[in-house]
Amino acid sequence: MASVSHQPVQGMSDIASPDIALWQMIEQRARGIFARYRFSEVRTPVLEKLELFTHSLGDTTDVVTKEMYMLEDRGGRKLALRPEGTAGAVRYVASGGEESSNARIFYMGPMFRCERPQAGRKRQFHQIGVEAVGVPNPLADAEVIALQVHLLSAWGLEGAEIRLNTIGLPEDRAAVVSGLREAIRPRLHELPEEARQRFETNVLRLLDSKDPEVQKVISGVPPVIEFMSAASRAYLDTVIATLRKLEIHVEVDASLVRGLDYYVHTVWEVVHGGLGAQNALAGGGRYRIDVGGKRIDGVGFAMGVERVIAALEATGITAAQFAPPPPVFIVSLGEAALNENLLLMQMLRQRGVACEMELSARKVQAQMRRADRSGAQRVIIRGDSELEKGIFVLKNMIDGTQQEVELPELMCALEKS
RNA sequence: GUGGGUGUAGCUCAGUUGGUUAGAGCGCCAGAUUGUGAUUCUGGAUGUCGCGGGUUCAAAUCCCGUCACCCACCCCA
Repeated sequence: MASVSHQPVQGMSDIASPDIALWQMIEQRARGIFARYRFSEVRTPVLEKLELFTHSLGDTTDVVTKEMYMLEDRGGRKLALRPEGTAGAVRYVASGGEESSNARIFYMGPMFRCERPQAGRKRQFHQIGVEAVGVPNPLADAEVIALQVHLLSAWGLEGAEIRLNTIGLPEDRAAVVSGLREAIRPRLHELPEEARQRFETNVLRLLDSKDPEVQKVISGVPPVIEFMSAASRAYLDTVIATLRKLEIHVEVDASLVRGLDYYVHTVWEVVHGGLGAQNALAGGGRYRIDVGGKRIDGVGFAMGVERVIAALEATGITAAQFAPPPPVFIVSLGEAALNENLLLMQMLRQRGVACEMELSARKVQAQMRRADRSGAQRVIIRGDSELEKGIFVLKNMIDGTQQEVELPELMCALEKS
């Protein structure tokens, strides 16, 4: 049989020890915070009907047109691997009847986008997200942002900054687009060709362009909020005022735009300096999605776990700090002791002690070396003479001392540590 | 999708204008120490030179293709 490549597919990778310790810390602390804010977990399928995403994210967005993994199943049904979590979560909420009108849910899991990989961008990546469903209420937006800040601090992440803006309601859109076009038109000739096309297709996207030529023109344009209705402006003002009351610092950024069509009112992203070109570690906002004949209003965010990890590592936090506690290692001398120690290990494990041993009668030296490498701070040594006397040698690997103990004493020493 | 860089031992990497048997450090295994690790000394094993094809008397080295990784554009978490 021909050998098969051991490489995973492009842009996807195995996540395992020792890195996994950081993932587990992040997920575990997130669950703790979510419980305090009264959000409950939902695990939606990774595979959804294609139209769920084309309808909710927008069928002209880049995520849908260029980045989605699409496939047909054996019955010819058009499906897609989820590129984000909100659509599936909202579909779940829409299926849930009246009590779901105030659903507060969170999710964590893999998402898929078929883009060219680079720093902070994998084809399978992982998000932790929350959705608070309910009619637009600026206090809800502020609460969700507070939750996000709480998460960042629970993880010990320093140096993150929140940028906030509003994109108004769909009713504001026409005024915003024409207002922006009017403001830019006199300097249209200064823009590169590509940007001039975007002027026609999606002016809003010009606002967050990285092109310095474009930025020069954009810097002279009034903030989008100036073109919005009084109500939309008031909504943003209330969000900002509430955050101030909660002592949450945000940077209001008039150039912030989101790439998905479902956003209304408040949008924000969390950026971090330690990340390279993909410097957003989370994105969020209020949305309005029609699914299954229902209109779902909500506010939520998604955090990119890989990016959170990159930011943590940039600030000096490593997986090693969250490595599992050291085990007890059992060294056996001779076949008889090997078999007895198997029983001992089983008993220790049942009493909650993490332990491991060499499962063959290797030389003591080799077993001690392995014990050292396992990180064990205590080693139990038992051979024929110990078996005869009914005792155990308990060695402290840190100071090298050892003592002979009987079973009750041994259990006592190991269980309390 | 576009562009730049990289792929040699488990890991980090060296490898001359193409030249004979492909190297180092770390790690691993063993011995010194027939019942004691992390230190030291001695010895040992590493390998489809990413994969496939081509040029050549001769390819890790040059050419083409391909796969993957890194970085940026684009986009986004």
